[in-house]
Amino acid sequence: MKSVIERIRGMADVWPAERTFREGLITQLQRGFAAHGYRPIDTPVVESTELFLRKSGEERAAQMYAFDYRNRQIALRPEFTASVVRAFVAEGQGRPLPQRYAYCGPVFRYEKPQSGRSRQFTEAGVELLGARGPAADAEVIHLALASLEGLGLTDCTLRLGHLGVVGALLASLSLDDRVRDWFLWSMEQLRARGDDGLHRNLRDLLSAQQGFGANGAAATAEAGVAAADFPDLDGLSLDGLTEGQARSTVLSLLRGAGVELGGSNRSPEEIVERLLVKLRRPRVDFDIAHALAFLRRLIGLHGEPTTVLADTRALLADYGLDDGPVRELEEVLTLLQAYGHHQRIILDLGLGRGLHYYTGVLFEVHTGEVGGREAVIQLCGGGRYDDLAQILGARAPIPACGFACGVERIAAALVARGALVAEPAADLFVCGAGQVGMADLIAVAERLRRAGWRAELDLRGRRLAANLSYAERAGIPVVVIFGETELAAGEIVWRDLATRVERRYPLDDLPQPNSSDTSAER
RNA sequence: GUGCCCAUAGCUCAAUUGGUUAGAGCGCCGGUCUGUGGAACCGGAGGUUACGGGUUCAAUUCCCGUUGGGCACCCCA
Repeated sequence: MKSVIERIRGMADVWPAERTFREGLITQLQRGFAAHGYRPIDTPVVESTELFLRKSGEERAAQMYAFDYRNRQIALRPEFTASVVRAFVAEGQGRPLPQRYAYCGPVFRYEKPQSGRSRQFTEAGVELLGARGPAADAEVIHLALASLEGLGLTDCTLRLGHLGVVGALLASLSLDDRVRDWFLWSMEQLRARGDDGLHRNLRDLLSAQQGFGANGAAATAEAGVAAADFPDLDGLSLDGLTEGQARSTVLSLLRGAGVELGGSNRSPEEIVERLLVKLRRPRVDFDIAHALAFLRRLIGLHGEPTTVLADTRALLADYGLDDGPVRELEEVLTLLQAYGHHQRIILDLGLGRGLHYYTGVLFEVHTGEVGGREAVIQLCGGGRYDDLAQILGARAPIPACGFACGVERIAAALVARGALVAEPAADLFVCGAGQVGMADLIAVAERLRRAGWRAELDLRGRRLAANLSYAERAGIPVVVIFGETELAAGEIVWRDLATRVERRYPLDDLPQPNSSDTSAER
């Protein structure tokens, strides 16, 4: 035997039992989507790499299956949202709003495989284009929760956040729109690693940039900019940097934040120029310190909704900011109650979700208790992305939100809760006995199939005993025997393997699926 | 991207601490049994010991690399 060709790392073969189980699961999800007016859409598995770079986080960009093919930059889709919005921009802009789309299919992310994570997995989800406000957000969140509930996953936890809080602050600081992304990213860093993590990250950036410029005349000057000279982020300043250093510092920060500089109609040089002008204004140091202090408080706001809402309102009041996001969250919570949801809900204003296209309400759904001992798996994620359509070329702003869930993870959660994954088997096994030709057997099998049965035909010409044994082991409940006697009489023998009862039926009057005189009903 | 564990027949595991031709159970296929299945008995197929190097008279066994699998971190569905 030749050496075996191995499966590509992170990819999975899905065997019939699992495959059938998933199919049922997906059908049920799609039925729920359809019940709310979401119609199925398919988009290509491959897209222009740029589609996913325009507004994705650094993390996402790094884990993309992207390659050059005949001078084109191609990527396997890492998600559906950008593709659906691209399709909408291309052909859907004339249609009545809102547009509701549902999708399901494989996506690809180059991550390290482990339990609940492979490099190809199946996302099912919806996008709601052209509707803003809590009612739209609540509909999408409801769909996520109801989908899981309908499948029997009732012990989920909803984690709900809102990027508008940090957005309100940033707007008040009159910083460039593009700096916003860097702060959102900082929020994630702060939340994940605390101040230390953020400082370390900044030092990494600065020292990496030192190595970068080490070949020019500026290298000696840069040697003075040791990482240790930036002990505190609040002291971030461009003072004492040469023009070139300042320029590359800003570039590094932006790139670190995953900001795509090529996606605008301004050149990277122009963008950096504008940023430098703003950063050099005397207020800027103060603004950044201000913003980071705000962020530190913000990421502390997570937990039980009523408490967190009050605390958030207080924070906004302290900074003289509008409490619009809090009112939205309140309304969303009210509407979720109207939908009849009673899942555990945690508000988390520090939620950032890596993807940089979110703009408002955003959420995740996890199994089990968050913070409890049980391993918590994220099943769904989504939120509001009001800017994406225009970033992808829509001629008007299109408010939008959506969510996606991981089919494999849901299946695993169901199995962990005792769901049965049954081996799919045919209803009938058709075999001969004695001297009966294959043509006659085929005729019988085809008659049974036309009657609605899933019938498997004996192709090995085995002994009857061997065939009975095979059907038994394959999980086929009934064996139809067509031998010389039956050929002469124009009937079949219908043998129920479980009860060992045999009945005879004329070929002209075969049993129907779901009729009460057979024991092999579906 | 970082760290840890693992790899012998389809499956579960052996192989006397480096020593003949790598074995067993289960499973699969066939026969005993040319029209009746969960049994028994008999036989058969199936391995470049994941792959590639190295050490050695000799490697499944020791070392390195690669690939694949598992787990945690990071991040996410």
